[in-house]
Amino acid sequence: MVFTLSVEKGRTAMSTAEETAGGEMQPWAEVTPDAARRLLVAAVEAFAERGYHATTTRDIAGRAGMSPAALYIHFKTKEELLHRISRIGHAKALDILRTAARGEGDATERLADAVSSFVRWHAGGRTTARVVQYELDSLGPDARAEIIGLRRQVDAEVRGIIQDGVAAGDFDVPDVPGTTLAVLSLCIDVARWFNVDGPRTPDEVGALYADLVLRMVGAGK
Amino acid sequence: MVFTLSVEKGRTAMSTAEETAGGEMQPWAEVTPDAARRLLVAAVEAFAERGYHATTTRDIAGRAGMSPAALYIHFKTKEELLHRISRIGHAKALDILRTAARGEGDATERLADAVSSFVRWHAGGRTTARVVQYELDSLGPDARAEIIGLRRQVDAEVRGIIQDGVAAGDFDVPDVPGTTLAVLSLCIDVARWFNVDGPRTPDEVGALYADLVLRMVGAGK
DNA sequence: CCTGAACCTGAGCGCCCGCTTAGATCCCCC
DNA sequence: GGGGGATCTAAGCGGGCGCTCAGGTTCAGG
Repeated sequence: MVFTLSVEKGRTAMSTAEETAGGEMQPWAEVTPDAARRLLVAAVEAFAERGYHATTTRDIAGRAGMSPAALYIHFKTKEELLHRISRIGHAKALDILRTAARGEGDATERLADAVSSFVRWHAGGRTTARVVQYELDSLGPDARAEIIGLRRQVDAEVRGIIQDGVAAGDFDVPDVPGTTLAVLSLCIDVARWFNVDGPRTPDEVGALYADLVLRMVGAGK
Repeated sequence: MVFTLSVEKGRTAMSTAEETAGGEMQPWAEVTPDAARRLLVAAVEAFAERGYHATTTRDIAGRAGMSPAALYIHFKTKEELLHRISRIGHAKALDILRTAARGEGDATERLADAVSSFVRWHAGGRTTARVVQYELDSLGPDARAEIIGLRRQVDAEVRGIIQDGVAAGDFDVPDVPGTTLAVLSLCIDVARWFNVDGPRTPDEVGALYADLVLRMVGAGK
C-alpha cells in the first residue's frame, strides 16, 4: 500500500504487506526447526496469559506436545525463549514503523500511517505484543540492554516523523520528545487493554488512534 | 485548590489535598497494626521491582525486618497482600478523579485538572501505581472481579467529564467511549515508563499530558 | 507475681520449580 | 541393512517456594 512503485526491490515490503493485511500473523516462520517454532509459539501464549515468572517450562512443553526435557534441546534456558521472542517482536515493530516513516506523503500522512499500523499490530497480535512490551524486566542485563537499543530506534523513528511535521509547519508541538513518548505510550498500552472479544476491531482502534494522535500534534489547523 | 468554599464539610477533600500537594505519599496510614503496615509497604516495593510472581514471601518479610512466618500472622496468604494493596490503590485513584470531576469550572478545566492530578499520582507514586495497574492478573477471580468494578467507576468518571464537554459544545469528540479509553490508557501507562531519575518531574508530565488530552478532545477551538 | 492474649521466631514440611542425564527412537545416507 | 547424528522421553536432582507449627517473648490487667 505504501511501496506501489518500488515493490520489486523492496525486500522487507513484501513480507510486511502480507502480515499487516491479514488479521492473525505468523512472524515465526523464520524460526527453525519446526519443533523449536512450536515451542516458541507455545511460550508466547503461556507468557501472555500468565506472565513469564508464573509460566513453567512444563507448561510450555505441554502446550507444544512435548516432554519438559525437549525444551532444552532447542533452547539453553527458559530466559532464552523470552529473549528470542522479544527480539523478533521488536524487530517486527521497528519494521512496521520504518515502513510507514519512510513511505511517501507528508508528515501528517506518514504519522497517521505509522500509528494506525503500529496499533493494528498491538491489537491484532495482542498475545505477542503483550510479551514483547511488558516482560522486558524479566530479561537478564545483557539481553535487556540489547532490547532497549531496539526501543531507542523505535522512539527515533516516531520522533523523526514529528520533527518533519514541525519543520514543515504542519504540526504544532511545543515538546517534541515528550509528545513522542506519549504517542508511543498510547500505542503500546493497547496491548494491555485490547480484548479480542471486545466491541472494536484492530482496524477501528488503529483509525481512532491515528485521529487522536493527529490532534495531539496539532495537525490540520 | 478545588474546594475553596466547601472545605469544611468535605470529608475526602482534606485527606486528598495533603497528598496531592506533597511529592511522596503515605496512603497506608489506615493500615493497622504497625507491623502489618510495614509488611504491606515492603510488599509494594518488592512487587513493583520484581513483579508479584517473582517476589518471595521471604523477601517481603526480610524488607520489613521480620521472619517469613510473621507475614502469616497479619495476612492469610501472599495474594491477600496484593489484594489489599490493589484495593487501597484503586480507591485512591478513584478519589483523585472524583475530586477533579466534581470540582468547579467548566469541562475543560475539570478534564485538565483530572488528567494532571491522575498523572501526577502515577508518576510520583510510580512504585504503588505500577503494582496497582499492572499486577491485576495475578489476583484470583473474586478479588479481580472486585477491582474491575472499581476500574469501571474510574472509567465512568472520566467519561462523564468528556460527555459534559461535548454537551456544552466545548469538546469535539466523535467517539466518546473510545476517547475515554485512550485518555485513561495514556495516563495509566505513565506508571510503566516514568523514571524518577529521568528529565521530567511528575508536575511537568502532568502539565504536558493535560495539554495533550485537551487537544485530543478538541477543546479550545 | 501470675496469667493469658498478642505477637514473633526457628525449624521444617511437602511440593514443584528449572534443568540434567541416560538411554530409546527416528531417519537419512552409505 | 546397518551406522550415526538429531531428536525426544522417563526419571530424577538440588533447591527454593508458600506456608505451618510448637514454643519463646512481651506486656496489660488482676
